[in-house]
Amino acid sequence: MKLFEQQELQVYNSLSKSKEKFKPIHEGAVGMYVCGPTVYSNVHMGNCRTFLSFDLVFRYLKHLDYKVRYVRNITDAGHLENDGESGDDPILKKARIEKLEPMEVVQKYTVDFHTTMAKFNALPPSIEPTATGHIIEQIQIVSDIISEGYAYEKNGSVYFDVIKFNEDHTYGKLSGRNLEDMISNTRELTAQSEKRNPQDFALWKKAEPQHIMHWPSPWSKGFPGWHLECTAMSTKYLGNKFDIHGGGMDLKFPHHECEIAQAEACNHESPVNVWMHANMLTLNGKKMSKSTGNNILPDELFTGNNDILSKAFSATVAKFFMFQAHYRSILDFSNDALEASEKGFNRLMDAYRSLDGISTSEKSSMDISAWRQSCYNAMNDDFNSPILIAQLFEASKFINGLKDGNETISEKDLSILKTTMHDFIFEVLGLVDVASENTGDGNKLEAAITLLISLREKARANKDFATSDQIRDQLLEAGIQLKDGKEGTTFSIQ
RNA sequence: GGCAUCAUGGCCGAGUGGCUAGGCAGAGGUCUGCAAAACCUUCUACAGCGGUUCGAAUCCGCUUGAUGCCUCCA
Repeated sequence: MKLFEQQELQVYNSLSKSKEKFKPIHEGAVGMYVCGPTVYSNVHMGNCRTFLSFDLVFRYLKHLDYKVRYVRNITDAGHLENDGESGDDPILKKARIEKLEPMEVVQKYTVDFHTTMAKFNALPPSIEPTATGHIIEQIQIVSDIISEGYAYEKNGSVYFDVIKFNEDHTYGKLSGRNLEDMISNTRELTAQSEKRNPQDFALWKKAEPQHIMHWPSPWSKGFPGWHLECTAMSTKYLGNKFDIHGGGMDLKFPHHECEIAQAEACNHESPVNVWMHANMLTLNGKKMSKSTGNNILPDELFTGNNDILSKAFSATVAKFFMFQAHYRSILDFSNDALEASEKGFNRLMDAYRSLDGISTSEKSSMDISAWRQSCYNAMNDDFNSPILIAQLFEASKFINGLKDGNETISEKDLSILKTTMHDFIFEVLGLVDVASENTGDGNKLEAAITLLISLREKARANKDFATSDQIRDQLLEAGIQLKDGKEGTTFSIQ
């Protein structure tokens, strides 16, 4: 029996604004598309939060035994900073600044993105298509939309006719906007726009002479509109209708709204069952952003080389911090919050590691099966990782009680406890036990510390506290903490 | 200006009608040669004002404040 048959997953759908029972179109298989980064600069922590949120979704779906096809694109064709004629393409801009070929810019930051995601122990998606690799598919969609009568050409550019579309469809249903309001509230001053009305958006843009990334098309030598690539790549790899489409909250409008319009215009059906939006990571109470500079980069976090934090934090601690908040809540990035998370994370890892030394009894003093289900209940409730983590801390408390002999556990329950802790910490949350990783040649280090512990025991027996305290304090300075318990001394590496 | 979201204890952050988050920090205790760790106890809050209800942090209204989107953005 597959796990998903035993667990009822509820997912919040941005489209219906409510939690819905998750039921994939094809039983046992899930198609998920997530809008990836535009690769014209290093991804910052805010970008990472979104991708880690969906990594959690991916991991949990897989854990539930779903076969998941996870498609996350790379936007490697730049898009104009404003929809007018004077817009700038960030990739071209960056290429000028760094004196690189545009595709060199793209390559450089794609590699950075992959490296960063690997540091966060995020799983690679099943397919990672690029916009420039799907120009033909995008041109085809533009043709289809024109044939359907929802787009028009002007001077070699093609625009989506939102008003026409809205006559027999609903534009704005995802973001809760209505077209009449939008039109009446427009303070549009761009008089010489080619668009019939300001709500229209570009499907194809004719390239200006200085625009060096361009492709031939029936309308002009040009480049595709921003919203088109996601429609092309999601439907190509997942079909005209698929289960989950995710992305950052800031993409809800206009990007995802336009994706819906494009897909409905040419495929006559709504493309996505469940729309998921991950909320923003803020810094100083404001959204992290590439353009405003209000951001912190992953490497600045890992090295401690930044003005925001008092010290360096590991990728896994940063991830743990983010998962202590729900993916749909705004989360503010701060030193205090990270420090608190780091301490909590270390405590959780200590408890997990001490599972190996637990001895069993006849009966358990905690209902392990009920606890295990409560972990699933947390994740089943729209991937509520903070509740899951709270449950892991409940288990930690129990494990510590076992260690101190205040609690008991049966052999069978211990096995369930170990498996469940392992699955949720490492498989679902995708955390990494940094301390044990640091001791790759851990046996040697462990032998050395064990020796020091026994020397300290001898000193203590002889009441030579100067020596015993020196061993304890100097090890602590080196980041190794000795812990005296009833069963003897153990240690943990910070 | 329009649309939307949010406001929880010292800090971070769950929770959506009656029962409980959790982490960090603080206080007291057990343990210890002294500590640390661990354990136990404790501090018990829901922006303000009204309304609905037997009962509201949770529903409704208003006020205040903050944020996001409306232009590239995770």
